[in-house]
Amino acid sequence: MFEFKVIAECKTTGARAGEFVTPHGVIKTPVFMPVGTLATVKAMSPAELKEINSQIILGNTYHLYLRPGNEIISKAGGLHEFMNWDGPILTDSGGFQVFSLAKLQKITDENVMCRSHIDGSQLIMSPEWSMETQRILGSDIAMCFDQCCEFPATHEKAEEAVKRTTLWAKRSRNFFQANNDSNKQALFGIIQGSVYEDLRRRSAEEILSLDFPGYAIGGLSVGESHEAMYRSLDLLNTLMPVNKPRYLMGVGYPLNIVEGIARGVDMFDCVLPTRNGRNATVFINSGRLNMRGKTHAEDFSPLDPECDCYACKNFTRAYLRHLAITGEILGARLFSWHNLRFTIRIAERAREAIIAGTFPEFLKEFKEKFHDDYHSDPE
RNA sequence: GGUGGAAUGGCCGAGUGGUCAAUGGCAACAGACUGUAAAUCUGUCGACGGGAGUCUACCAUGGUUCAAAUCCAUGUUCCACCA
Repeated sequence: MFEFKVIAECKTTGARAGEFVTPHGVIKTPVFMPVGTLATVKAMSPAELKEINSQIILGNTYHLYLRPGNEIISKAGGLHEFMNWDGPILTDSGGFQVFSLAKLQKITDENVMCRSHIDGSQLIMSPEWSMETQRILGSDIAMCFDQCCEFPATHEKAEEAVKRTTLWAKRSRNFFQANNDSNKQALFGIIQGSVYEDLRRRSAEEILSLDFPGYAIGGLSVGESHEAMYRSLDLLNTLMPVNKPRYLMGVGYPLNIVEGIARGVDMFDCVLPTRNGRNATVFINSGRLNMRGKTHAEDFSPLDPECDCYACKNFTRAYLRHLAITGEILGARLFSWHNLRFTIRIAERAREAIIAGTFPEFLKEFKEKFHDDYHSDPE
């Protein structure tokens, strides 16, 4: 179980195609994993997720701990049963919430004293708490409880997060080994270090020494420039073991995905496709479109003629724009549907190209076609 | 026919002598969104001008006043109640 096999490698970039064996199926990489924080990929049913070839989805430890809570998940027979998803699930540890809900808490090496964002009640998050909750969730892949630091962060702050992440990784692993079933669940380590090369090296060294079945890159896509992100990925590509899956956490912007794949990343997850979908922004091969825009009011062509999704095959831009303007639920659904399919297909196309030996061409073409000035700040 | 009330920017609706080109909300338009406190948030929103500013504006006309969306008169339209 949890064997990772590289089946093809690009000769000129770091891209690789692989297979990762989990209890709920084999994941073909590179892969994009839709985020389903609260036991649902917002606006999408499990059947629809299958239809667009979602191989694996995410759930969130912190959010599911608060609602519905461990007891109900446990009675349901785990997260798979509860939400009726029979494919692989990866659960985030709650580490990201230490970052995104930072105002609500006090962090020490021991734990995170936190207030629920829902009712303000006190709760304590720790590596042990996270492992226990993820055990109950029964995800295929659990993540170490880490500390993601904000950007920009001073070297001192970033170093503190690296130290704490290593400390917590050891505690996560120890608790996991003692209590969780490593045949049913894999625990991935997370490398931090912000945009500092020395800290990335140090974090990688410390986390890799703990020998996890897979490794994640955390602390990126938090506001740093794309160049800074790529520099970190270039470095980590030289440090991370070849025979273990590499997961770039929180990345889903199309160009970041293809550039990430080119730097040896196998797994991605992001809320961008669904969140932007709900807010009527879509990604297509030629770039990014705000579908609320008046320019689409009388455009009776498909959203993306090259896309095979339900929205693109059945509706016009004019109609989709109308749904966006009127705030109809179907609009949120169709845009999410399209964005997820588009993003998943990026990984699929990359994989095909890697296997065919044409990844460099694919990368070049994708970048030439995709026009957007998102995060184009020179640094 | 009588009595009372109301008319404000695309719509709804505050404002009852100067700080009002006029609060809010909606609509419209534009922007943001990267391990989800997000079907959310931000900006613009009379015209012209880069701006200082200028002009046109709170039903109409006339008036009071240094000054009127705000006060007075008349008219018009609408609403309510009584005949």
